[in-house]
Amino acid sequence: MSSDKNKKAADSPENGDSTNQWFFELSDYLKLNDDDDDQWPDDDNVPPPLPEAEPLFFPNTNEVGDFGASGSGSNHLQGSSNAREVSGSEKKDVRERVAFKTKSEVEIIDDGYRWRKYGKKMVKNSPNPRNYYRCTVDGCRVKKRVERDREDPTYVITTYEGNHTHPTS
DNA sequence: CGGATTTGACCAGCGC
DNA sequence: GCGCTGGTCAAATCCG
Repeated sequence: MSSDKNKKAADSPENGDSTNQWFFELSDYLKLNDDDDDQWPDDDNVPPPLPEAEPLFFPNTNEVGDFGASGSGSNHLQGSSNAREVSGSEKKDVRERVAFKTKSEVEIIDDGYRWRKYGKKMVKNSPNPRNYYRCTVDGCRVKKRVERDREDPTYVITTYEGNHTHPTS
């Protein structure tokens, strides 16, 4: 129990560079995106996932596809981009949804933005709770969902919903 | 003092 | 029609 709290000391993204290299890669990628291209373009364009990551499709039913089954060691980090699809013909709220699977011991991944936790829920498909974060910037309605992998607690699945309309600052 | 975090309760949508 | 799950909001609390 005592060590449980100590682990928090290393919840800094920059700290986990020795073990969480994949995680670090994600952070680096986000930072590059912000520094090289100010930020994600308009909502018309979806932030391209990792160049090496393959956009996976979310079955939209429950599990995250082959995320957990891909524990072969080849794909450490994967991203999924999927806009809200409506069975009808038109969609009003075409909020882009991007999901990333990162290997990290902590769920607090610093991507350059400030997030405020606004809810926690226990999902049935996962023995771990799901955390809901929201951008603290006024005017930015970007939401983030963070949950641990069901079969690989060492993996964290982060789902971004929406696009930031402001610099990381 | 301000901001962030926490937990619980409420609501909405969907399935059966 | 009822039950269940997921998602969001609000109030209270704690930390810096």
